[in-house]
Amino acid sequence: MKISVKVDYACRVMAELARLHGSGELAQIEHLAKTEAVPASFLAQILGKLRTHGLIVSRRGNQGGFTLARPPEEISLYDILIAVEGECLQRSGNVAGRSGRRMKQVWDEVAAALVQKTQSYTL
Amino acid sequence: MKISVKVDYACRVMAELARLHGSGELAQIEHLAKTEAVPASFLAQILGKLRTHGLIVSRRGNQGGFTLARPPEEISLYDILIAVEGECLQRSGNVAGRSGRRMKQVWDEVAAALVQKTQSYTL
DNA sequence: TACCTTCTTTTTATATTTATAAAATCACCG
DNA sequence: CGGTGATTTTATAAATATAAAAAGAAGGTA
Repeated sequence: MKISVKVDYACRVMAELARLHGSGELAQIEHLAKTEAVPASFLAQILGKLRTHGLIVSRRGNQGGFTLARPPEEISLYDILIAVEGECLQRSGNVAGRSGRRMKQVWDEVAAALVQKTQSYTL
Repeated sequence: MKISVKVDYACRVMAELARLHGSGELAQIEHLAKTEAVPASFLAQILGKLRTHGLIVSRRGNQGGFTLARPPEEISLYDILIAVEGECLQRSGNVAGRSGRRMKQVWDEVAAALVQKTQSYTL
């Protein structure tokens, strides 16, 4: 039950993209890596996820780069979490044992609370 | 950001101990492992943590075993989480980059919400 | 005391995930 | 075309999670 640095990186980079949003300029990996202190090669993979999930758009070639796909207010912490990790709070799915079923129920409720909280934060 | 099976195991076993609580009987590892479908050897380690954190008490020798250290209503999901994982929602502590500091702040708030939620569940 | 039961601690092993790096490839623009 | 920068793929080191087993300590019993 911990926050991976990958997610943290993703959020930081998205925050930087939000800051740049509106200027019309595209941000390049190199720039993002530097201003948010993220390894560039790792960042390439993270940006890939954000892109395939429709949070950012990219353009290749000269003067290429990344920018948000929608206004910052429409992108939540939850969206980033889902894009990078697939789920907000994932459990093993194991419901064996006498209390297995009940515990799954509890975890689902905790997860729901977390979803709500993360959705309330926007870029 | 996921729930380890270790924590899930711990909760299930604690639930079983809560069920047995009041009868005055001690539960043995073998019994707990079977009724909650947890590997016995792994369980030994988990019970060790729960014990050193004062959530359960044990007795060795013939007719030995484990029982809750306090009434079930006084043991929360949060207590179990702390005993087994050390923290509820841990982040890397890395606050580098332009948005690092702000993100830490956000994570702290999310963590606080999670603490509150997990404390509301009791055995 | 000898012995058996059950917890306790430590060690070891393996599998999976995480974090990172590098290289090859592909697409766009001038 | 040629160069720039995104995209994909592959590799790998390190950390973590999970599991098993063995040696050790404590308590009860005959």
